[in-house]
Amino acid sequence: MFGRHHHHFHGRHAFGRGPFGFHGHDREGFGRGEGREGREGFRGRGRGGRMGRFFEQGDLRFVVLKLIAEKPAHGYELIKAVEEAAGGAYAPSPGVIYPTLTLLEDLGYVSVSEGGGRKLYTITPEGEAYLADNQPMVSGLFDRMAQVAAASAAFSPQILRARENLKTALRLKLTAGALTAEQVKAIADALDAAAQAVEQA
DNA sequence: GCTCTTGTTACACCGACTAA
DNA sequence: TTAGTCGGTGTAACAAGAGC
Repeated sequence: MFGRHHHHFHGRHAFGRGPFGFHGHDREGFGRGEGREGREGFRGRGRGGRMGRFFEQGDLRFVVLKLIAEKPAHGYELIKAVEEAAGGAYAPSPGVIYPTLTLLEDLGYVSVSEGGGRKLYTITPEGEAYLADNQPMVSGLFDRMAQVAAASAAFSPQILRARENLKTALRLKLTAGALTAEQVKAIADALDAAAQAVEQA
């Protein structure tokens, strides 16, 4: 029943290791509905770009636990709740959320009730005590997410649209077939020019 | 029957750690 | 210092159930 992720969590239970880097993925293929469209053109698995980690190691469990404490929820709801808390700048993937929930259950911090084919996670007294013990850290995490949410709100729809246009055009060009040396140079020059223009804006 | 939602798993990538 | 290993995190794929 337990997959590799579960094993990982029990393998090295180190807290606070690893880098902290902002991460905001583009949510391609995140939701099931979107995923069916978003996967077009993709072959293979795990090809998504990784730009760093939003949470430090072990931080996500505090966020999840806090959200469950506020309102019992199932996995998908928690993904959306985290995304909302981060202003859409970050949304944990299912491959992160479910092992985390399993870990919290194993630790006795949440209890699970099955109903309608879903698992509803509810915080336990142990979980509440754990949250209380780590209150400063939890507050800090939510403050940080609020900052990220505020920062992401600064991106105008115009910029986001233009960025998506660029990505789409580039992808179509690169997947259309082998490019000539001239085409490669022209594309590279255009990208360099755009980068310079952005820097000077 | 189709679509959407939810849960799970496989696999790839990245960074930290560790031994040589 | 460097290469190998390990663990965490990400996306993609898939299955099952619910609602239409």
